[in-house]
Order: sequence, then structure tokens, then C-alpha cells
Amino acid sequence: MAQTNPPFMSGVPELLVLRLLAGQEMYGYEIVRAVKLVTDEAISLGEGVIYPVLHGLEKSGALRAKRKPVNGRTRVYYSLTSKGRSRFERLTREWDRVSSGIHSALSGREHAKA
Amino acid sequence: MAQTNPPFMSGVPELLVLRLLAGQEMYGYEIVRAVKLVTDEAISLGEGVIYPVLHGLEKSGALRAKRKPVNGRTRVYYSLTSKGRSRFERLTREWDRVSSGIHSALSGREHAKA
DNA sequence: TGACATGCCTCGAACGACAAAGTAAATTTA
DNA sequence: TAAATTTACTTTGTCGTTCGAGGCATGTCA
Repeated sequence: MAQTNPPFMSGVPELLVLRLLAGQEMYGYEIVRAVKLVTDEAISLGEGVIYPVLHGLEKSGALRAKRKPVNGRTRVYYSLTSKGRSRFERLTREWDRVSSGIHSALSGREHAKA
Repeated sequence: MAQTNPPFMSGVPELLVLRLLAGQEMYGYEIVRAVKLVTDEAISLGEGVIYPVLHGLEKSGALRAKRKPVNGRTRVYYSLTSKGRSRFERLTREWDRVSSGIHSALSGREHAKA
């Protein structure tokens, strides 16, 4: 029972979460909605993806969580630590490397003999 | 024991294999070497990745295999079927969609309020 | 009253990438 | 000629991750 955004998704939820939190502190439910917006509807991630990513990043020290009661409901706001920021930068570089490698492969003229 | 090319790799081996075979027929070991070349060294896939992909694609009808003895050794050449070609096109479109969504997210100016 | 939105959480399944190791023959090198 | 390297294919097992579905509780709007 996986798959809706087909392939090409590994590492992407984490990258997007870090990207959003690099701009401002946000809470989980908000991130779920924001992902759609910032990716021009290309990518949609459910809560079952976002929350585990958030918890994992927090546990590893990349995020800091702050609980805030708002209108009787509780929101958990996350923000980047410095560790999170460097992780974001590393992943961004990695993404650039990989995606441009693939771009080369896809756009290269036919055969490149080994 | 996963990870060397870290994240962002899901679906990529299959895409690259299809891409290479769209240009010419090739055998497994050759594909392993070619991947490095066509991705400008950005991506390197071992035999433990390539061969299973090849077998899976063959089983699903995307590839056709032809055994050829060469210098006493046996090579298994693979080529794309029409099913494989349309799969390649579909995956390419999907890759473009996803990668440009991510690009939007990464390059967008800060906050985009939900 | 009910339906829907907000907000959090967790489970289990399915998939797929990967390293490592194994086999075997040809080629190269010492 | 013996040893090491390269070619070539294969399989096993592990591990991380995404994902849908479900559950819970409160608030708002009809």
C-alpha cells in the first residue's frame, strides 16, 4: 500500500520539510498543505509521511519543537536548529548533484559508448 | 546496508536503464559502466542494483533478452520492447514533474503561506 | 444534530536500493 | 606458468522509507 506520487520520492519529504522550515517555523498540518503549494501541486504528502519525518528530524537534533495551544487545540511548531540547517544544505547539494546527473543522462544524445 | 549514493535514488536505476536501452541494446555489465558515464559520475550503480532491475523489467515485458556468446563468455543483451518504450516515456514525464516541483520549492522565495 | 475542518498520532505493508559474496572463464602480468 | 585482475552474471539479506488507512479530540458551521 505505497504509491500515489510514484517513484522518485526517496529523501524528498525530508528535503521539503527542511526547506519549508528554513523559511519560518511551522506546524505539521500546515506543512502538509504547504508542500502542495510550493511544489506547484506536483507533490502531495499525507500526514502519515510528514509526521514521522518531523519526529525523526527532531530526534536527530535537526529540529526543535515547541507546543503552543491555539484556540483550544494544540499545535506543535517546529524550527530548524543549526544542525538542521546544515543538513538542509547538504541535502540540497546532494539533490542538485543527483538531479543534474539524471538530467545529463536524459538529455544526452544517444549512445555514449562505455 | 543500503546507501552510498544517498537519498533521491528511488526509481532512478530503472529510469537510467530504460534510458540507456532506448539508445541501443546493451548487456548488464556494460550498463553498470555506462551509468557513470552518462550521469557525469554523479551516479554509480552496482551490479546488485542493475541486474535485479534488468530481470524485473524483462519479467514485466518491458525488455527482451538475447543471449550471445562472445569470446567464450556469455553476454545477455537487452533491448526495449514497445511496452518498455512507453514505460520509459511515462517515467520520464513523471521525473520531470517531480523534479520541477522540487525545483520550485527550493528556488521559491521564502514563505508561501498556506 | 451532524458533517466537516483542524490537528495530532501510529500502524503495517510494500517496495526498492544496496553491499557483499559467490561462480566461472578470459586476459593480463610477473 | 602461476597469480592477479577483469569480465560477466546471479542471489541473498538487510534496511530505510513512503504510503494509506485508521484513530482520537476539539472547533465551527448548517
